[in-house]
Amino acid sequence: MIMYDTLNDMQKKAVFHTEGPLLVLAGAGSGKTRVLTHRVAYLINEKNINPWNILAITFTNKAAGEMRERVDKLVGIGSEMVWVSTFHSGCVRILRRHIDNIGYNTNFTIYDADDQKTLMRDLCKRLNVDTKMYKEKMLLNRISSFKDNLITPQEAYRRASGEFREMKIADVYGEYQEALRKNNALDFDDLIVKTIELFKACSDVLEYYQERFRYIMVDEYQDTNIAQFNLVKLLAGKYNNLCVVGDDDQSIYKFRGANIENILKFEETFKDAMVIKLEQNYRSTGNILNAANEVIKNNFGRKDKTLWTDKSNGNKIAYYQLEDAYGEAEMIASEVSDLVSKGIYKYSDCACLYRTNAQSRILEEKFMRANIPYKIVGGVNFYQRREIKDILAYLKTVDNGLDDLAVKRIINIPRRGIGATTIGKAEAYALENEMSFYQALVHADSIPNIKGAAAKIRQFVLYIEQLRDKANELPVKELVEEILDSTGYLNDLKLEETEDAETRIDNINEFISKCADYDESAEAPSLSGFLEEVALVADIDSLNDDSEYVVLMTVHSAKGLEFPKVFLCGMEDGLFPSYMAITSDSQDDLEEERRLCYVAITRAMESLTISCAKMRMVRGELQYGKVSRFVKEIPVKYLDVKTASSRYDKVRFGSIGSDNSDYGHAYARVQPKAETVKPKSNPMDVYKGSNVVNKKAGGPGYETGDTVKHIKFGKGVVKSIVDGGRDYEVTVDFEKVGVKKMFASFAKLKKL
DNA sequence: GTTAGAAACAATCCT
DNA sequence: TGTTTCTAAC
Repeated sequence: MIMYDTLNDMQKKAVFHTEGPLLVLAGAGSGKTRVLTHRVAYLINEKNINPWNILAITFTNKAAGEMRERVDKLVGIGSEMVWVSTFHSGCVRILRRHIDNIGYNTNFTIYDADDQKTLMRDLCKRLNVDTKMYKEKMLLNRISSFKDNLITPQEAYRRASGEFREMKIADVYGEYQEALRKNNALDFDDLIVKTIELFKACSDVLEYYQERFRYIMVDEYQDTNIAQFNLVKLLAGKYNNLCVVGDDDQSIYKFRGANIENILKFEETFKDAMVIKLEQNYRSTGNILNAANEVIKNNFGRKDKTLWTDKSNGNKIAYYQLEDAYGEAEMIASEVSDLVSKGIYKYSDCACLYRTNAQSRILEEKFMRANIPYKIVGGVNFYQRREIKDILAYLKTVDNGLDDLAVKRIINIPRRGIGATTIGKAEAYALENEMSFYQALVHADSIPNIKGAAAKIRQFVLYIEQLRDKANELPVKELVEEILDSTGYLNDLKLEETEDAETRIDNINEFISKCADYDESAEAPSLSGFLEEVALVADIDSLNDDSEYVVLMTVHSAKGLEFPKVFLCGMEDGLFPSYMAITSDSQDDLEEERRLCYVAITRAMESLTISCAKMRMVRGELQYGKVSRFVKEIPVKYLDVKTASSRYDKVRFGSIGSDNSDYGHAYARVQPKAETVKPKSNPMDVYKGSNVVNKKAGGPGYETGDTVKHIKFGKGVVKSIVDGGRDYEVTVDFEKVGVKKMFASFAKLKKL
């Protein structure tokens, strides 16, 4: 029993309560992972529960891996029998065994966002859906949210209740599902939905897993959607030993279907549920925690709780307002350098958090210049790069001939002289004869009007068949090398001799070593197994603790992590909280942003720096943001308002701020208004390299007082035009949106 | 059938 | 601003 003494009373209570439903409301940094792992250990060591009967579910592979590691340490022998996995990978594992019961083949492919989009595009073309009216992305979003809420195409159609647009969307949904089934493919949401469908269709399969998973634990429960909730409910249906751990204040995934009611109404759904609150925070110093509490208490409808700590107050939260995003990035880079050179922190102690991925670019630029090792999490996933997707498409074609998308992707890569026309004919033939695209290729000779292309197709089919033979004998790594070699893919890249090709080659080499890793570490390596692993990795999974770099990522990605030093940047209204949330008519959206801010602040253990910029380029338009309302919710007593030294605050754009009198609170105004500042003589500071903007000679084509039209903002009157050196800076008073400043060459204003 | 360059478009966040 | 899609010329 000794090892449980390190737990506090509430934690112990949660660990020892093993029978029946249990809700653990675990505030940020309150040791919930410790509770979960100790609970597993307690079940095994003290209650003699067979590890085989325990299931622990998380959301990311990284979290699952960490849990596994910690359980292994606590329990020792037998712990490997505990089933620890994410929702998605757990479902895949189940579906690979039983999905043939509901009309799929067990070697199904998993489609990522790109694949979905391609499929949808083809579908819309085939069905003559006007993609101006019904955008592919919109359709996919709607379908995804139907699935999150377990709404079938039939049900969606019923709910449309005669409304034309809704009926059309439901139609497309149905067709999309049919197309997936034909391709023997599942999208991400299907992994959950189809598992539920399987359980409902086959009671014996459900019973098997109910019997197996006598004790179920779910981490980050506030992130579950209705589908996941139902899945858990089904699994726990027999023994009812369900322990969920979560924090309603950290619910930040509404956009992907998370249903906060799952946690708020847990006690209603599961009668006689025990509820335990963990309110002692072990992570952050006092000032940081207090600031977080002050922010989150502005939300309504929370479960009542207040985090406390017995740590000292620590340092105040540093707060900077900079001129622009470049200044902000310079400030952060230079602070990091200082901290590291003084030996206060290591690079890996520091994280830089932001609201949107787009913000990473400037940070990256400044970090690179300052020679700071960094890693950006998120953005373009490794597995979404073109060259990697090409190789994967080959592997998928070899593995599952029914995956039309994969076949179409590579049929002409490298060039085999099989173009769009031929592909179209083969497609039509496949459709007519109800066969897969690949099967149509096999019957190339019967396809009408393709003339010479038939021979080329025959060659391609032959090549794929050869690869299939090899796939049975070769490990994945060698198969990949064979493909790269025999297609000449790698060679073609080498001949290019461009920088772009270099990075692609690097990526391919990295991919090859990932294949080798898989071949070595997997229990029973197979091509299907490899493709599955690849489909389910998230970017965050690749973070490892002992590498020496600063991590740059979105606040969403940072959930569940902690860092001694955190920089939280871009704290401006319109960015954080996002423009979407501010303009939304639902108060909920703003509350979700506030929870996100709470998550951000509570990532910091010892030191937090918050920053914002007065102006920022957003998609080529200069925007002026006020200090985030969330920053204003933090009482000044917790803040250390820094006056940015001039090195971060070069004035770059001529006279700025003349009519923007309100930049936020008084203490936020760290710089005198720059009305009188002359345009900087060296604008190359900002517009360097190829980013040179061409200013029109003689003037922008309109004058002060003219009425002009902007594509988005509509009509307005020109208030002033300032020659900013490289470009004209135009101030316009728009009828609808008020005064905006913009650069003439980006704004494309039309004189009326 | 392929390619480069122009035009159009884009509004978080992610397993 | 960066990225994707369209168009025209090879």
